[in-house]
Amino acid sequence: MRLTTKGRFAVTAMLDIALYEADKPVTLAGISERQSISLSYLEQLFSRLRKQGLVSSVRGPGGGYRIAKAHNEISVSDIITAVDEQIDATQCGGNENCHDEGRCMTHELWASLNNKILDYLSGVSLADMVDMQRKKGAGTVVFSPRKCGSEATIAA
Amino acid sequence: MRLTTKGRFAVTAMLDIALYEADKPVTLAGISERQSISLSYLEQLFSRLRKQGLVSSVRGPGGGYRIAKAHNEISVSDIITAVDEQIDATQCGGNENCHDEGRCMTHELWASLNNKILDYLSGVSLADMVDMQRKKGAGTVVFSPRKCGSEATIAA
DNA sequence: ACAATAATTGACTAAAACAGTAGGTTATTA
DNA sequence: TAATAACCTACTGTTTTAGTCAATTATTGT
Repeated sequence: MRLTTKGRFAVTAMLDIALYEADKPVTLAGISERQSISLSYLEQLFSRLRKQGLVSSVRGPGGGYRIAKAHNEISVSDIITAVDEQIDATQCGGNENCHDEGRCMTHELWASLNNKILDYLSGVSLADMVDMQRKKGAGTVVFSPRKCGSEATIAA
Repeated sequence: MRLTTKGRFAVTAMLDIALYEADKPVTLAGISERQSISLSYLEQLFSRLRKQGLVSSVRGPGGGYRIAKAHNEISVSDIITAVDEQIDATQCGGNENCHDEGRCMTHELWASLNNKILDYLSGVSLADMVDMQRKKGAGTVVFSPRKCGSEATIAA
């Protein structure tokens, strides 16, 4: 799997919908304003999220996006893998040094790390995040995805 | 923290030294050949590794690099943070939405994930990796860092 | 019917990071 | 003194990131 700010944006946007959708669906323009994410960039992200069945869309005035599943059935890893497609395909492709019996030894390290990350992120659901936010938010829902927290890019 | 193929290369190279150093230090040219990593690229990586005190160098003929500490005192996360400098500095810098009381809520998610990753990687030492490799290697030490295993890039 | 709204699509772009090259300088040894 | 090998700086091509821009399609209220 693969996670950058793209994934963070997607998670933040999904959380925004989960918090703000009630009677009406949530517009990308609204998310864009609240979360300071470019509208066009959101459009790209939601194209993927919709194709993966994580959100449903309603066109026209009063339209917008809704979360398509129960909040506890969508994990953070679902969201991330939806927007950050794996180019994972090249499993030791074209490399004669890494075959069945002689697997590169770092292989196991990274594979193992990858599982750890997946385990963690698939254990956190949208419902969990909504709960967390509601509990501490106390009225003021303030979060922004950019330049917040330590940057990291892990390849495993 | 931040981990890409650069980090993988560094870990692989360090492991190569750990496996091959005996009486003489290990040359970058040797690592380059065995692990198919560009010599100049290795030079860049080892400049960092040396400055962080993970390896010591010997110049001139018969020279090369040695691991500067006990193998069980160097963790994978040490190696990775040595070569992949954090641009982490901008902790919510210049963003009025993310302050002390109103920390962005995804913040905690990513911070938490980051800790999970760090925990894991700091728990694996160079000695562990040498052991693993010696046990299964059975004579043929074959590993290569590139195109081996699933690609992933995680930012937390 | 018509204008406003909002999703949907596709192509294009500046900046950064990644991975690597090239060419040189300095210290050490045989 | 010649070979070795670390050390250093600058440059380069490719990919990814994080957008922008412009157009189209569907829906709703008037």
